[in-house]
Amino acid sequence: MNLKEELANLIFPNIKETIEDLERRYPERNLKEGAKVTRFAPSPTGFLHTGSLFTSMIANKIARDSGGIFYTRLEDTDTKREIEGSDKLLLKQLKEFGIVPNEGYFGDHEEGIYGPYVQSKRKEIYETVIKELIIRGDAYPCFLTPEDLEALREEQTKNKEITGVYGKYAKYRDLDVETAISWIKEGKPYVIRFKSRGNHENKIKVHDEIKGDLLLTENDQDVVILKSDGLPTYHFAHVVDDHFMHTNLVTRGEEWLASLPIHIEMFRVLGFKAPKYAHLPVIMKLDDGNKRKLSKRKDPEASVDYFLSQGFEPSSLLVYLMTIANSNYEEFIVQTKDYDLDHFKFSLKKMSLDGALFDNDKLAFYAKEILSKMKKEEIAVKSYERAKKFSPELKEFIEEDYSRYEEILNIDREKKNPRKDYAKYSDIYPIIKFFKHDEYLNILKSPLEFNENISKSIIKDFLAAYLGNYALEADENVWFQNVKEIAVKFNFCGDNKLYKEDPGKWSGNINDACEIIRLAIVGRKVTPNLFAIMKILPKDEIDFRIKSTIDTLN
RNA sequence: GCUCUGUUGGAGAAGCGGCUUAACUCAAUGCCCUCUCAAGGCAUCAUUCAUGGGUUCGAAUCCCAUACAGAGUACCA
Repeated sequence: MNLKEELANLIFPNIKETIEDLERRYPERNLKEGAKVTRFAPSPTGFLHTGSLFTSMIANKIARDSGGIFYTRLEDTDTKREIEGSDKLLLKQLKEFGIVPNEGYFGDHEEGIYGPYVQSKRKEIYETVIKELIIRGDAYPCFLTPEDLEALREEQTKNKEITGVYGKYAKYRDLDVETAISWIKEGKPYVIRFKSRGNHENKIKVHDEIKGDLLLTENDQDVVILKSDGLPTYHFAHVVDDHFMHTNLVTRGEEWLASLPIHIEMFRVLGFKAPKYAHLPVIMKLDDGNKRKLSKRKDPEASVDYFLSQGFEPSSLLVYLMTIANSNYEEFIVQTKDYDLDHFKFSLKKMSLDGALFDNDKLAFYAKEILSKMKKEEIAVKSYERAKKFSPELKEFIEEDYSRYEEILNIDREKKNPRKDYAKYSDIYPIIKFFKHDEYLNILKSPLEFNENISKSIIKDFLAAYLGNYALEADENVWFQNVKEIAVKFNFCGDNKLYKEDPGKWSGNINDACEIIRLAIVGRKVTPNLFAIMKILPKDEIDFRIKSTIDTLN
């Protein structure tokens, strides 16, 4: 046994397998030509970030479109930042957006033969690879302390050099193995670093599926691959996991682009075939005139939880995100009126190179668009489900009379250009609550804002004449003619053009007459179609409301 | 500081050497329609593609410099 083997055995006494064994354990996936294997690999450090949703939506889409696999992997190697329970939450929220992996970590269980899909459970796999790397001389124990590193950085900064552990600064890379062995036996703390053969004077050509051919600086840093807590760093875990899980397209945030040379070098040294990469732009936000990454601390939109609790239909966020991902998706929508993401052909090549500003207005536009296109049955069910969790008042309202609720939602819905009152489910109740008797009583507590140019007595008499005489049996036209006939008796003008010629001649125009009825029945000046509302309200309720209004005028 | 990567209207962007008087979408504004609102229809909104040079008969498109922005620079991911 040579010294390097001795060192490797000292560090990993329990590891008996080799990389070759692992290759046999995790054979090539049997997929059709062109099938993409993608993944979403979150860290359990909080709720789902909007950027993560964006990334996973794309990864999922690519895998599905190509007949491949989309899987999830938990990257829980940072025990300090880990937040209890966030792993389950992440997967649950992903599911609410209809993103369900084909295999991997599901929050409560794992599926698939390439597991474990939780990094903390893959220790022996990393150790197996590192052990071999040590034997080959491509990795070594490093005894630099945090203080040493600090001092080194300071010196390098002072000398305007590139900071880090590389070249002559990689103090322990060529330490003789015997010394290393004895130090480890003494219990000296250490990490394992990858021994880079690169030179930062060299440029390497890399290809990114979005950004195209790129010239990056070759890596020469001896990065840490195994931390002193025995867990791997991201860089190493990425290389090992994506290799043995046979990811062939890595989709990740742009912030990883800078470390791509490290990954490429590791894949090469290990003799693994590197996957393709797509570094996705990061969603930004304007702050004081400067663009910056959406921040969970500063921006509510950074958390997917915000959209869910606000009551956005999950698919509408997805549609919006897809318009950022591929702006030609908007043209697709205009042409097809089809909001089903499955029908759209996504292309990495069409992605923008830099991060888009999150646009709440545009989200609202698509959100309204999508809710307005839903069948009344669907929006009723979905809003009811949400109300059960977030809105006790709406829940109660719905349960009073479910079919009435559907009818209310259906006002001006079943036509080519439906109303767009709601951007989110939480917009529903405030708009429709006036249907409730008690809510109407509430509204009446403050005076109704009748047009001050019309005398109270005219309003009162007009309402009294209208009371009980609604003409709701036939269509809207008949209803309106009826309103007009009665209004004309009180000197309201039935013809707007005529009214405009000399407003002084009239009590008001027909709009004013309608406003009086609207205020009496709904209590607001702005409502959906009055005829439709009156059709839904019981006749005695309408009677009650008109009488009550007349009473307030006395 | 250093290393990368970007920069087309208020926002998302198309365009990738002549077909561009810069598409399309959101926002904004105005008009029309109209019982209010929403929706819808119509129209307006970049003489110019960060700036300055260059190449070319011709540049948003190619080259160079500058400016600005973003990312990375951890025993975090």
